[in-house]
Amino acid sequence: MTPKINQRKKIEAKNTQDERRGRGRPAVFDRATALQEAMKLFWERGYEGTSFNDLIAAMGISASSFYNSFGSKEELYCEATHSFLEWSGQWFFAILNDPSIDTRTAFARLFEATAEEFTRGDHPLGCMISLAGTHCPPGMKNIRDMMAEHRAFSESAMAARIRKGVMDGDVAPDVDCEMLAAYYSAVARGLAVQARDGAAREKLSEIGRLAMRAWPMAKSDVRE
Amino acid sequence: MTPKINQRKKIEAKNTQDERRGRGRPAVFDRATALQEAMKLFWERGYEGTSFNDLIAAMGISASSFYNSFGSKEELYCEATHSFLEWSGQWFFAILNDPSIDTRTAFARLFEATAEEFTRGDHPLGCMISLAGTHCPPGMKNIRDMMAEHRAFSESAMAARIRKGVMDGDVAPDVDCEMLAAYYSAVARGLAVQARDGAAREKLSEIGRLAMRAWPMAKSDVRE
DNA sequence: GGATTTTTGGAGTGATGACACCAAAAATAA
DNA sequence: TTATTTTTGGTGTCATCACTCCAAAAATCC
Repeated sequence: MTPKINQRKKIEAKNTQDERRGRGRPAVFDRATALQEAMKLFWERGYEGTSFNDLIAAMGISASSFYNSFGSKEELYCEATHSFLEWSGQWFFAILNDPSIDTRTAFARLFEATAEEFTRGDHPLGCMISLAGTHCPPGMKNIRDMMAEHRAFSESAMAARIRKGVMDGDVAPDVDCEMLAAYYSAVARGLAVQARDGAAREKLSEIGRLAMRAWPMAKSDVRE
Repeated sequence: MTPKINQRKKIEAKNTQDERRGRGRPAVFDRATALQEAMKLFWERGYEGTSFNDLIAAMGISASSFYNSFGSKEELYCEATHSFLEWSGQWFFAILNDPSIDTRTAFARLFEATAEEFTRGDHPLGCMISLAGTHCPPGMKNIRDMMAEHRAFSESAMAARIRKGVMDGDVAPDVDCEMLAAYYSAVARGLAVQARDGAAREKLSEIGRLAMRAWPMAKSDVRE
């Protein structure tokens, strides 16, 4: 957990792959692919549940390559997390910020997409962030905090979208945007648990549809 | 993980405390209290995150007492889980089966109680079941399955309550009871994540209130 | 008090975890 | 080719984990 010596050396070695100094043997394995494999393992088993040996086996590299390229298990976990976020953020923000749909539709589509993404066969079920770090010993507080921050980030992105809806006029002005975002965030976490427990895609979709029934009446709906 | 010999001996020793044979030294520590302490630790840190040494320290017993009284870490976890369920099942089923309130009110009160129970100071935040065993290595599949079963159980209890509501006439007859239960189950899991991340009691309450807005129109509401 | 039965402290076990290090191999620039 | 730089396999290390065992202590019943 606590790096001792050679910290400088590791960092240098790690950066080397990006900014090669023109000499020396280049990497034999594909760093991005190895990272993807590590991500899937962490996603499936969590941080604690994934051992060093599991990782290097799945990544197809040796212990020293691991050490040279990724620094430590914890650093790799951070990288894998960011890799996941970059990937899931694509569909998440594409839908959330789609200018061609109103706020309510955006959230409805978000849950449709969530149901699909949480039950795909080409990667573990559910979400890598939603349930991570919720149980952890005192020594792993930094990981717990990191994951809580990621969760808070997506919740605040939802809140921002709802606030935009209020400005655009497609969300009632008296709506508590943060609270509505908290609610939909909670539903999304719940979907992650359901997915983990093997719920079918259609079940997740329907839960999302039910969750949308809590959407506040728009000003126009009230008037008409 | 795999007990080898002396299995018989352990079981006998374990039962001894309940059905004493009239001779020999009785237990020095309070088994129920020790179990409570173990429960809180598991609840806070999860199965993997709680070490043998953490356990015996918190329980105030020696390794051999642990071994004699509880068999193994896994058996203790099962016991702690059942202890939790017995305890949380009290308020859960008291509200769910309260004959003096209709179905919708029962669920609303369930979320009120959930918000309160998930944010109490005298035990860890959230729920011991909701998020447990969602990440685990292959060797812990039995624990994963056990927790998934517990989650499915509470979901089916909710479904049964809604079905009763349909029979009683306070829930619209065309409601998909299992799906509605799945939705509220998901919300409850989401509340557990929010609680873990430090959400205030009032925030959880409000999320529950929002979730109740998805409740299906009763027949009478539609008619009038 | 003595015999019996169980608990307890304390030391030990094999397995696994997460690194850490080094000498040899490999690939590039010159 | 040679010098240089980096990767890699293999081995070692230290801690922790979940148990395991045994002899001594303690509390009961007769």
